[in-house]
Amino acid sequence: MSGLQNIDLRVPRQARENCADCAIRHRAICAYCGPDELSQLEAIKFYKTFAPGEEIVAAGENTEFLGSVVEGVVALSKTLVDGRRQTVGLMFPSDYVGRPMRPIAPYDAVAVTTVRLCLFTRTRFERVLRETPALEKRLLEMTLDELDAARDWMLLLGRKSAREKIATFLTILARRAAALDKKTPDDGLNFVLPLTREAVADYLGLTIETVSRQITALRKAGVIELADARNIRVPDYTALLGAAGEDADGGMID
Amino acid sequence: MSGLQNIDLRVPRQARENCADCAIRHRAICAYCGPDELSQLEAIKFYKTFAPGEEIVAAGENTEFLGSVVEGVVALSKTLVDGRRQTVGLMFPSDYVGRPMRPIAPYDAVAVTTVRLCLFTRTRFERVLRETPALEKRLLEMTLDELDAARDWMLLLGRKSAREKIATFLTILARRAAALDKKTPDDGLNFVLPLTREAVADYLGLTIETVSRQITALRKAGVIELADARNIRVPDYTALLGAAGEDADGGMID
DNA sequence: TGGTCGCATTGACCTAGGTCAATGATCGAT
DNA sequence: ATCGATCATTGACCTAGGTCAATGCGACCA
Repeated sequence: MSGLQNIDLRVPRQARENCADCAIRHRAICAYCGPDELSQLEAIKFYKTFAPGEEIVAAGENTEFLGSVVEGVVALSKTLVDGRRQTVGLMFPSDYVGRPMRPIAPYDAVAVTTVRLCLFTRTRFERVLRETPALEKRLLEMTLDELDAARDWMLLLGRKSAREKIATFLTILARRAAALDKKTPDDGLNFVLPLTREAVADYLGLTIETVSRQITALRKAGVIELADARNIRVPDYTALLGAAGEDADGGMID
Repeated sequence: MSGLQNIDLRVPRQARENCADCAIRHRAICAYCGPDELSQLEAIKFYKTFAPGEEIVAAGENTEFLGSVVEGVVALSKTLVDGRRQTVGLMFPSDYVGRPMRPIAPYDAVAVTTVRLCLFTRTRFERVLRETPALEKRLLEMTLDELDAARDWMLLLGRKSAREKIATFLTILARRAAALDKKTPDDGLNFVLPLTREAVADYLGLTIETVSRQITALRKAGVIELADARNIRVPDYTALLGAAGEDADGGMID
């Protein structure tokens, strides 16, 4: 049973914080909306928070809601009948969750950390969507970006070694961290790995054991340093990129 | 150097066949266009044919053109510096090739068979796109479908065995074949594999040898029959679905 | 202060699929 | 008819990463 099934739509007024102050205002689906369009969305939005591990939607389920990640990380995964699982996307703040125009969810969405979503009911959202080209345009753009990311991941899953997979993933997290706290330059980059080893394994198409071993190997090689299992430091970003099997120049911190 | 670099835009008039008669009219990006919108596209479209193996665009290249596959199969692939290659999408008639809103191609596009494309220059297409919600809507819909397909493929690449990969791929081709020539029921399904073993391997994240061995294995198991290396018969579609590791009911021929 | 529960690490072993190499089969060009 | 090319198949071997199992390490609870 999905976490989105029994939402009370009568949201208390104080929950409706101002879109203008929203942290993801300029990166989410609403990025291109002007003030009037924004207030249309504002009128129908509501928030919901999910605990780590909580299911947001289940594959095959009819999804009545869709919206943006405001805070936290959501994993989208597919599962084979015998339980093999593959995570097909990690959604960070400003990414959207839920499939417009198709009510049946093609994959599970699970809160990896504490997650706060800015949601709309499907019908309301699609009504606004039809009248708001700015929204549709941004949605297309974001979907194209997701598609590119998915295809990058296909290369990783199909052709990279376990070590390269881990290094590539850390590369991405490091880049995100660098982008967020602009202060940190590329000489010493710290970040928190928001996932358990199991979630990492599911994302990379590996087993927990291999993830563990390769992280240890990268640590012993001096490419990363671990304060504990979740707190990672990258002393030399270029070295990490090298281990990721990427062109040394590709994916610079801009 | 891409096959799309030196196109003569002064297309002979006789090349402009009628959109109304086009085989992909109701499935391509133009599907939702009315007659007037269609004639706008008609005015700026042109066709180009590519030989098997010919490069359509190269990754990293500035793509001046985008459009739809009218005939044939196009493979989109990514390559690592050391030459490992992963095909990230196979585009069939009515699929579109080229990334709207982003001029740099993120992957190579190669003609797998003889390919005929219905093309637009990027600038002209984007101008029409801005004024044509029907086009934008269809593009969003098709991109969402591509994203779902890409994520399905991530599950295959990350978690399926070589045998399941092959069987899954054949499943898709069989379904396509069944949809095209409606006459064939599901008792004996024939189709042509349009790819070399190498192209199959690139798509499935395997080596040619493994592809070959697993096809032999499926043949010996009676799941498929081969007239020659490229002509395949599926005597029992359900058995193939089983070998693909899919839920027996999922993906029925509708 | 010990107990248990959920994660993470490590070791010993095994196997699916990769690598390397030989052999066919088909086809177009000479 | 013969020569190359290209593509596919098959065999012998090897290895990256999976499997199984033990151990460690906090964190939270009683």
